[in-house]
Amino acid sequence: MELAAAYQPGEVEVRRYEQWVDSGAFSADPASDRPPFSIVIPPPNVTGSLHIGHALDHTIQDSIIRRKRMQGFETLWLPGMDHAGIATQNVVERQLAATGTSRHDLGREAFVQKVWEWKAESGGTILGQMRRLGDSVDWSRERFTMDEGLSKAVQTIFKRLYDDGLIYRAERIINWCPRCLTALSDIEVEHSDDDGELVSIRYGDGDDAIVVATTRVETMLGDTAVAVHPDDERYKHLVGTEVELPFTGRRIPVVADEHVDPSFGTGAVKVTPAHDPNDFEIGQRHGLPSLVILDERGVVTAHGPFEGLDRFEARPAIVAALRAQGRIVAEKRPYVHAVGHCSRCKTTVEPRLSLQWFVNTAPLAKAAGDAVRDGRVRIEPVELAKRYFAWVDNMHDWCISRQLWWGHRIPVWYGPAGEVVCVGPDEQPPAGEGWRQDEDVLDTWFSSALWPFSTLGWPADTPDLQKFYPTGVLVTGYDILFFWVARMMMFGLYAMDGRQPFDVVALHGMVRDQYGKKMSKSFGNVVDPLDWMDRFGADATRFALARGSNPGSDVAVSEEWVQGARNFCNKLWNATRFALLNGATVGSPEERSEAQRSDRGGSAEGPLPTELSAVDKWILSRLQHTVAEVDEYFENFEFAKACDALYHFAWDDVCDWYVELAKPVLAAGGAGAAAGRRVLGHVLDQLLRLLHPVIPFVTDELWSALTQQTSVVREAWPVVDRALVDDAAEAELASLQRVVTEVRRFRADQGLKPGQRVAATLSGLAEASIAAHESLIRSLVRLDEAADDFAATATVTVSGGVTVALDTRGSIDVAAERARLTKDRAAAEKEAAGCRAKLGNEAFTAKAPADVVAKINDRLTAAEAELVRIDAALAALPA
RNA sequence: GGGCGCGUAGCUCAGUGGGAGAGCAUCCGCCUUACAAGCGGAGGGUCGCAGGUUCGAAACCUGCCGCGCCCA
Repeated sequence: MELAAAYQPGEVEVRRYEQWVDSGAFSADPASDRPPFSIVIPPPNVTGSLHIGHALDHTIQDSIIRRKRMQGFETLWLPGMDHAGIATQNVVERQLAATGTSRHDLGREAFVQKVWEWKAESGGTILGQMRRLGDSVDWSRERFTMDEGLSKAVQTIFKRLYDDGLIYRAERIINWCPRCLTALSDIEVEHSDDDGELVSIRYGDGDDAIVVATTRVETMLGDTAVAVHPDDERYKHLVGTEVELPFTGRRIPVVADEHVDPSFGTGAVKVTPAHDPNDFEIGQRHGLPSLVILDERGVVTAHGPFEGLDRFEARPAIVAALRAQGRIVAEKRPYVHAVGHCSRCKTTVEPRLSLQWFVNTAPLAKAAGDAVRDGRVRIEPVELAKRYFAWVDNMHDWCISRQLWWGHRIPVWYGPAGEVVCVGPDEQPPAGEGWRQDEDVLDTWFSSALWPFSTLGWPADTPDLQKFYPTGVLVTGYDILFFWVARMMMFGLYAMDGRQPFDVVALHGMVRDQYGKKMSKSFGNVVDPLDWMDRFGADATRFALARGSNPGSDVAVSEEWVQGARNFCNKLWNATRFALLNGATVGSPEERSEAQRSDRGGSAEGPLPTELSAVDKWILSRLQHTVAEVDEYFENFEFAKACDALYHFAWDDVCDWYVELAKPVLAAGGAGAAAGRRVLGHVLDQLLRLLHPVIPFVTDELWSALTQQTSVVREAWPVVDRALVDDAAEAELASLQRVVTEVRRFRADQGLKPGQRVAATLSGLAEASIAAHESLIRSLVRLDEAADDFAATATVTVSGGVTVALDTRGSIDVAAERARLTKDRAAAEKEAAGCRAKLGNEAFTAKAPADVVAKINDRLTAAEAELVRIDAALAALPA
């Protein structure tokens, strides 16, 4: 098969992906007797499209699952999306607003219908983009959190938790977004240090006056107490008295509470139980009333002069009014303090007293922490487990109700006489006059928390669930350890009788730009993976990301990185092209069919020749090291290292050395050439297999061309063959490389043109065990045999005892030669001096381990030999 | 305010007690029959700073400086 001169990804990618899917290569079979290995995809938002973070996350998952598939596991990578309650509702509401209508005009049922229509029409763009990336997911098992089955799972677990007393309804301070008009959970609030103001206000007059400091002046309208620390001598006499609240005429008590910080402001704080979580607790302890003075949009509802003002308008208005009354004691502006924002729309969150549904997380979080503590679930990298524990061990109850229409409606009905009935999935809701269902829907993460088993058919005990639960690994960014991972742990352990949802959590970082900066639209440094795939190919995009991904660390990528990855793909392409042009083979058809019957998992490869050259032995030995190394890196999720090892093996060992060394052998023909063709075929076969999980398209195309087989997708993953590890061959080649490199240095320093042939004699090859390779060396560095008129004008000596005498046919650049030798001498001298210093140190020889001392001794011997060699060469130089 | 992490070549990052590395970028020479998306060669680092532990520290400990993230 002829290959084009350069790799063109576009056509190959489309064709290969279709072929993979059509052949059922990604389909999982629960009836298989292979051991299972499954991954559920972190479900992207139905509104979303593929961004660079997905590309990284998917590349890692695909690399893992493709390797497991090659290792003979029955693999399942299950795709799907979540309904993204707030985000999706926002999108459709914006569409409605553009046409001058609103969800309230439409009504709930019609609005939800609209969302479904939008989902069908333009939702799930990302699924097509996943195909471009090459995701080897089982499309027949695609799920959506709002599907009938998953909705049933949601209702089932809600009912179960409710019946166990782990879900309850209560009036609490929750985070409220006045723009989205819904409650948020704690982790949907982002805190930032913002410029605000700290205002000290005098309540009361005369001896009974007390000054409180606050950043939220406007909530004073809802104050129901002033609190001081019980030990604060400044205020002891006031505890138990009352002060009059400005504007309202209400008299509020001064209470003593341990939680007041005497060092903050004046040591006295206003207490607004309905609009501050700490104040709410103080209110609970002292039996204070809670007055809600802001409506759902953050507009003042308290009767009086400020009614109808937005909270941010009310603040300066109230400050001004207080100032007019002479009640402003101090003002500090700007005063930097932490402010919560809605993670969806960035609106300042309003703590708000309201009636919501909560999950009592204490027992669930305990189990989630224990599963990691006792080793049933491994978090990679292990350092991030600390963060996980910090979260699960201090978890607050989870507010799960959302005042939205798009989502799973809370399955609770209220009766005319105040009855509350939680309805299970197979039960009929109570009918009749006066019964109504709770208006709210559940937090999207509530359904996402069920993902590892709801997608496999739970609550039914399906073959998929039996075969593929628990999943093998969960791959996601460390940023959603709390949002999602901890919650899956809680619900998985609870619903599946203590069986964890996954054995390993492999966390990766965020993708950053070439300077390590966070990508952001406002900064203009966001890269679009689709653009990269268009220009450089999916494989290059994947390789660039994987090659930068160390466990738990952020990945900095630039266009240059992707170019480098593209160049690498092209290098592989051309190496294979060279191999095919030179008759590389994976064995005769007879040998191959024999091999496929063998117990090596159908290797599709015939046996290797028994007679191998040192060069062949060397590359095969290097291959074994690479296989071992790459395997270990994959097991530890060290994709950067796995990619780097493969990159260097492919480029340095195979392309730069093996192929160059093989050229004269292949050209010479005969048995050596036949063996070389076979070894080259084998090495490429193995290399393409090793690279296939990360760069599936180009490797599959090349492997097919090389082997005349359909696809490498389900071919066996390489294993180390200890019999092929050959230290002697490696030493021999290292020696050969030293000679070649030294002569090349000499040539470059002397300004000899690369193509210029030079007559030379080589001596000492036998002592260096490379006598057999003289002609190879000559061909690599373009040295001709010495003719009768040979007259050496320069000598290159190499550590190991090889000497190359060259006739440069003219004057040599003595200065350049001296410069090179002097530099080498300085390096050798530095090495020798360092070794001598250590060995001369009695403390070192007495206390350092014997093997270390011996090693330093060896290094000194070698360095001194170098000095002798270089000094001789320098002395031989013309003056 | 509490916690975690980072600081190594121009950039991005490996290296965690015993020879300072990689990729890209830079410089020099080359279109050499697989590949110019390439080949050969070279330069470049007080391992943030200061102490300490050790025979030995980029690595371990302490402090400081700078940066980042998470939580409140």
